[in-house]
Amino acid sequence: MNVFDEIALALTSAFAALQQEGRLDGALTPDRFSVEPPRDASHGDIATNIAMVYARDLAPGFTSPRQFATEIVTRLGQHPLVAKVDVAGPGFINIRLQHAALAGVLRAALQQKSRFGRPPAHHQPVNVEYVSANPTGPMHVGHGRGAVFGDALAALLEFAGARVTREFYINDAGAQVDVLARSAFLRYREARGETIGAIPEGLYPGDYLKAIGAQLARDHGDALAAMPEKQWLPLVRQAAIDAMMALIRDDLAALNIRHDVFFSEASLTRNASAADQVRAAIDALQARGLIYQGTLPPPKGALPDDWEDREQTLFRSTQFGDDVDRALMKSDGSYTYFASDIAYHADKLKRGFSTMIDIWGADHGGYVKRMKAAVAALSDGKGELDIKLCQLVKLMRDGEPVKMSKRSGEFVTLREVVDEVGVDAVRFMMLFRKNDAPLDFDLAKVIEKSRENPVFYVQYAFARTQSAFRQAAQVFPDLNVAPEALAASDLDLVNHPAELELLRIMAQFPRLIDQAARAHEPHRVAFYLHDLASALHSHWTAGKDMPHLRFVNEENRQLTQSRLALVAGVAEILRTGLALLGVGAPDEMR
RNA sequence: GGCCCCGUAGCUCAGUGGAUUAGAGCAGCCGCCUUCUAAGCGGCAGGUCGCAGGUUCGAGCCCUGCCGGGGUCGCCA
Repeated sequence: MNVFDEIALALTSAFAALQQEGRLDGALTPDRFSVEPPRDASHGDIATNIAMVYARDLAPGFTSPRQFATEIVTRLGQHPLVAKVDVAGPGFINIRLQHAALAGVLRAALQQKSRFGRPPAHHQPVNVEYVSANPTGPMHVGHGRGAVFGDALAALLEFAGARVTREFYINDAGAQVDVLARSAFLRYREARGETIGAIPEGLYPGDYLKAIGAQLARDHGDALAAMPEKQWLPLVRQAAIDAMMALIRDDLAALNIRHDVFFSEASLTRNASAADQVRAAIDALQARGLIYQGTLPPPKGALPDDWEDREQTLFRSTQFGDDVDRALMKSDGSYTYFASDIAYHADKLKRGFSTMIDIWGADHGGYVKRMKAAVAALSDGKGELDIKLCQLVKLMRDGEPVKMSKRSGEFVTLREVVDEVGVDAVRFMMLFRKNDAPLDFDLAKVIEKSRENPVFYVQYAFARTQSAFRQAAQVFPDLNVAPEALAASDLDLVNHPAELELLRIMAQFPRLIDQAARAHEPHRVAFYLHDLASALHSHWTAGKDMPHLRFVNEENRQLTQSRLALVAGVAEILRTGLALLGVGAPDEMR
């Protein structure tokens, strides 16, 4: 039950009535107005700007937004959810809901439980691609942010009714996995007793490759050492990639993240049984006249050392808003990463995903335009690709930056952070910031048990709701607190201003879900939960000063049950919201 | 130099279908524990929403330019 949608519906029919009466341009569609909680609570529960938005489209002699608003108000006054309607300011319509409307929200929350807030399912297929790290080492904290963001976004979209596929693109085709293979080979020699000394510049120095070296030594004995590189490289490469992917999956599992599809970049060309999909994608663009042989102007900044003016295979991405056309073939004749990525997205389109979301690190921002251009070209403008960039994570401890050096191979891994502070803290903090804003992650702060730590603050609110039930069980051992019984209790008794405030915030949950899902912004859920938790804490403390406000009233069994209904409703939303973020809702914090 | 992101209270940040008096936390000051977890709550103070124009009846939000910070800049991924 979304009261905002209900009111919007009523406004739409008022709008249509005015059109029928010829007082409003009949060609208009009522899709530009807003129905939202007013900034100032004294303005009521819901405000709309409909009269102001359409004021200029009124029939002659009927032109003032306020006058228009008055017309709508008379029609809205009859609506069963509406208690009071006012015209304010330049033509705002402020609506106060019937108590029964708010009670209805609570009842719906109790009845629908974990489904409360869900819009009607639309079953649109959506592909969310996230993580997509090079399989060359353990995940670091920056990867973790993209991983958590993607996972929460996928859950949010699923909740909002989409059919979501969670996808991981394995970058197992470029030069970097060859470097990985050479690094692993070195560890193999080491494992067989050779002294390898310092890891040469350009190879991965991390200790995590020692295990692979040892495994290779066990599996192949001396055989690899006797081969020329050309022969051992593919063997070692595949073994190393498999081991790295196992490592990465493990890191993800530690964060409760799972993917439906792991898509190998190499499979686009190396899969012997399939045709070369990259070639096919380029051909598809060729058929649209979007491929040509040409030269590009040199880049504006510092010229690369090995720059040479060269004719190459280019995609006309500029026809779709990119700044320059983009190369698809390297000078050695192999495909560029971009070419593979075009084929990959062509594959997603072929699998029926007209809506795609890619989660990338902010350092790939320069790549966005060309990828969108490619999808527009491949789908003839029908495919929709949204690319969310996650900014850097700066690890802190008590306000001091944690030193990290990737070059030496000694960097703080995602796994280390998860092991230190726990899944809930990592996930919540990663989501308690807009994705395109940099994030300071303080290892000390996120495990603090204080209001300064939002993870704790929200979980504590949930724990308090459960505490109220434990308390109630002491006082009224036989009180029926099943959701159905609570939904059937007398909700008119939930009428104190502080209680109504909680109901109003609850009523906003369905709208919040809708907007967060549309905007692809799971952080809104985290902030909403913080607000709801705040209202709960506030009301809870009020019960300390004014015992008659407590949820559990020893002298009034019926009142207690009604108030427990409120508590249960809040708890239900907290639980649902936390679940969307992948964060636990503990019954107690002790 | 081009492109992208960011610039809101002393600090860290919310605020996208433009709108009625711009919000929260921290830090500062003043308060609240014999009773549902004070691991919490209330109050005070604090802002030319980077600057300048523009569109609009109305701009933190849209457009242009500038300033400041970050990212990125044929074949890396």
